[in-house]
Amino acid sequence: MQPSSLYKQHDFTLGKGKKATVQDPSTAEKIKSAAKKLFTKKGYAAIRTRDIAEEAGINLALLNYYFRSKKKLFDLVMKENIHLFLGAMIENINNNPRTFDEQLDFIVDHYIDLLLQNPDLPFFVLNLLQSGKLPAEDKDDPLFRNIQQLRNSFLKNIQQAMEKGKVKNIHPLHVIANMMGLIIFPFIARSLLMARAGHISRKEFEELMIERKKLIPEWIRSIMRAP
Amino acid sequence: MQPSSLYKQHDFTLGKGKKATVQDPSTAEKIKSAAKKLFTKKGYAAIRTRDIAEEAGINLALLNYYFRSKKKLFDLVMKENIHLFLGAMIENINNNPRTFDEQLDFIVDHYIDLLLQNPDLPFFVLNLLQSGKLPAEDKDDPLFRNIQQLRNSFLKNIQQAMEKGKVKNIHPLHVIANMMGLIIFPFIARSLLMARAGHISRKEFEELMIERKKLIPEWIRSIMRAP
DNA sequence: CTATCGATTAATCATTTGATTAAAATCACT
DNA sequence: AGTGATTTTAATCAAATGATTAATCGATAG
Repeated sequence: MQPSSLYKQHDFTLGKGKKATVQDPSTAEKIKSAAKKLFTKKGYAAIRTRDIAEEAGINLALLNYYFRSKKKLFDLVMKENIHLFLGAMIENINNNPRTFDEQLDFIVDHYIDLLLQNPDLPFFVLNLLQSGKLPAEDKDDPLFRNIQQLRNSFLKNIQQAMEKGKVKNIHPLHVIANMMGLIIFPFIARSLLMARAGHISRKEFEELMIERKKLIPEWIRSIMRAP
Repeated sequence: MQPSSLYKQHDFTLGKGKKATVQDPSTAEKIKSAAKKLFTKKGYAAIRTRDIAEEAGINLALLNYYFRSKKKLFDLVMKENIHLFLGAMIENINNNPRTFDEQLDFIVDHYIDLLLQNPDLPFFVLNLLQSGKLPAEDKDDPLFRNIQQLRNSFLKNIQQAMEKGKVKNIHPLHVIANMMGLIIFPFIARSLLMARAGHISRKEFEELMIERKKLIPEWIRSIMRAP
């Protein structure tokens, strides 16, 4: 018999289970993290349920036992990825940095850290963009509300700075695109850059990315600076 | 009976057929361009041979009749994409721009034009990166030799400018990554940028990209300029 | 101890999907 | 029109793949 809840009676998201044998992750947890690893890097179509079962070291049937279907498991994993990816924004809102410069520093710093810790995350975003299925902005999801709020405040800050003549007149899309591109692109093209732009080790690459936490805000400012 | 050549007796790559009924593309051509459209945007695994047949408006069996297998068709299409993507480099070499500034202007200009004309091309690169199967640099392929030559000359130019104190001391990977990111990323994130960074029409987006042909070289120079 | 219930397994099912086949249609050439 | 080659079609095959089932295992309560 199949469990009605996606998580069965497990509640491993909180790890508050009655007996909580923590040393060994629960089966459902193993499946989910295997799925996250594979789906994130290669997308939905390229991964077979058997790949996930093998990666998790479990019997194939358990995948359906705990998560009903490949699609449901995928949706779950992607939802978590979205929250991981946009989560930094919440921190930003909560920290309430007011000026453009503060926002800039904060976003760059947090996203580079996030990408260093989750190197496959960019591919997940690309899979989203590629599939053309951007999640609709859910007015009720506090996460999306925060994103919207941050974006509006960010855009307003740019506009105000331009009106005051502090920065060059530049379309906000350029600023947003440049920020995102400078932050994310090196992680997307990581293998290409490491192999082809001089032979760079993993460690060197990561050091360069850390260096970018300081450089990118300077670059963005210099790009925007009125001549 | 199956044809031994991938193209059978057709030689539609050159369109120099004896009777050249040009008004209607040959069946093989229809299949190939349907495959290119779909594979480029969504990758190998997400596309079924039946999708290609439908898109091309042909019987499924013709795909195998002309191209033997899904994989062979994919490889063919991707090879053409690689040449399309790297082709601008050959022009660059042939034009022999010597200085870093000339190279910079040339590359930015050509790649933005290329991406404006082939909006799905970035996804093909991403699929390559995602699959982890970067094509080995074929020492015999003149294209790869040109790329290598351009890269080396580009890197050398950066080094020399730094030694002369003309530009800030900066790791070449930053320069390469910034260039590529600023050029390519807006096309990758196009749907996201258009929908979310203010509501931008297709026409506006393209005008902004054309504007970037002028701006990106300035940005790169300002980034590299010694303070 | 054993009855019970959730967890796990091996086997199997049903559908999808890449590929093939044999016949029919179309074309080139006389 | 006739003939042979090429192209196209509908039907089908075989393998891959998502999902299910029935049996078994293992822990826990009574």
